[in-house]
Amino acid sequence: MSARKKILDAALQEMSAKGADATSLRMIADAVGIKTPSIMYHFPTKDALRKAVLEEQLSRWNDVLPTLIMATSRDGNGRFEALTAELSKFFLEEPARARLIMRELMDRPEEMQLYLNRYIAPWIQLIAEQVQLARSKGNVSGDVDATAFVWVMVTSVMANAALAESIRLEPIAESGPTTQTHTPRLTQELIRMARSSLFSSPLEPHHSQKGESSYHGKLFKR
Amino acid sequence: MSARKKILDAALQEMSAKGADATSLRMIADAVGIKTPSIMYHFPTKDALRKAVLEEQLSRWNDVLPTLIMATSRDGNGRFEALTAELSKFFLEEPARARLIMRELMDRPEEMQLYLNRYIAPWIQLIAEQVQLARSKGNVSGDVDATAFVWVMVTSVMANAALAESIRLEPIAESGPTTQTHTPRLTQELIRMARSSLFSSPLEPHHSQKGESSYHGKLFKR
DNA sequence: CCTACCGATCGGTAGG
DNA sequence: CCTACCGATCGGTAGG
Repeated sequence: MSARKKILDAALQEMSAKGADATSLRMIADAVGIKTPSIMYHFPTKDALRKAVLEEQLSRWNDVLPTLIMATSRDGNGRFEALTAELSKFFLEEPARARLIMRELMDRPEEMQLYLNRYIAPWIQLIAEQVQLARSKGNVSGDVDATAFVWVMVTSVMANAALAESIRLEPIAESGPTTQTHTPRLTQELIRMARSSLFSSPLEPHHSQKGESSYHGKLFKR
Repeated sequence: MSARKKILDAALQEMSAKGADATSLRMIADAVGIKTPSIMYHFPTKDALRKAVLEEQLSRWNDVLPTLIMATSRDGNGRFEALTAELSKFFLEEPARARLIMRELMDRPEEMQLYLNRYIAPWIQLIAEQVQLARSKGNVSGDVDATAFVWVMVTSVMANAALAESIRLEPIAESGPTTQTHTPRLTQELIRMARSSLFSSPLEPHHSQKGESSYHGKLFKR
């Protein structure tokens, strides 16, 4: 593996664990087994290294994109469930990825706007259009905000992966043989929610009982 | 306002913006209008200040707890929608709160385990029991994992609030008069999802079409 | 609450 | 890729 790649990998781990601004070049150099000036040969500044790490991870969206588009454009009821499942796989296979992106979104919101627009927003819109299409066909509840739905699922799955090490629920003792590589409970529930929250015409009408529905209006009056 | 409180407030803002480890005492001192040694008079170390800020925010859960318990123990269909709405209010009224907790969960997972167990886990379990009760009455879908559901909603609402400044969707041009203080779209959708994802017996059966359901098994085999 | 100061560590450079 | 070194900033202390 090239020295550059080794540095990128170590930087991803360190920066995702403590945040880029709280990670020193020395920590990264130690992890690789070199001295800090050697890092400067491959990357002109610390900030350039941070950006390289970030852009490498963001560009990985392209790996899941085909699967994602294919799954959601296909017909059938499981397709938006598949969206959440694939998304979970993408983040859980490298938890440092989820943490890094979450951190950068909080550390540098303005800079991340640009990256979101370039790497992520376009295909979120594409998938949202699939949801919208299903909605117009009546396969999906009419009060779903398609674009907001996809964004919520992405951020929720990402946050879930980022916090996976901090929030651990014990697996439920279930009947049947032990499944070795089990999907974590939070992820499993998130996938279930994605599916069931899209179903059209739920049993209860939207405005259910007198005056106790619709918190939207009275919520933020303070 | 006491000097101590001024320091705590400034520290919350700075630490939530850049992370505690990337925030210097000088940044906090400047925000308050004092010098760094003056901070050390009120807090013995930087770490003690960080813990004081964190514990102050975590203890605020007690403010919403009564409302939360009351809303979810009440009967009616809007109660779990109310859970999400109240939770959103709690985090959105002070976005720094959501960011700080998200960051600490990533920075110091082991330390946060203790705080979660002390401040949050008990009443999450309490609300989960309400969901479980509604489930056994048939008011809530049978395949809901009650505990996981509440945790997912808490983390999702928190992440949504933490990223509110980075991810902005334009409000949808809707009929009717302009609502001045509108609930953001992502939050609105999150509330809708909480409600609709709990409904029992959705139109489609769980295992819908031949072989394309249940991603749980085949998801993580790689 | 301040000034003055401490050793340690930071990102980065010079020169090889 | 290294050693040697730079000025700046870090958390924290002494003393008032």
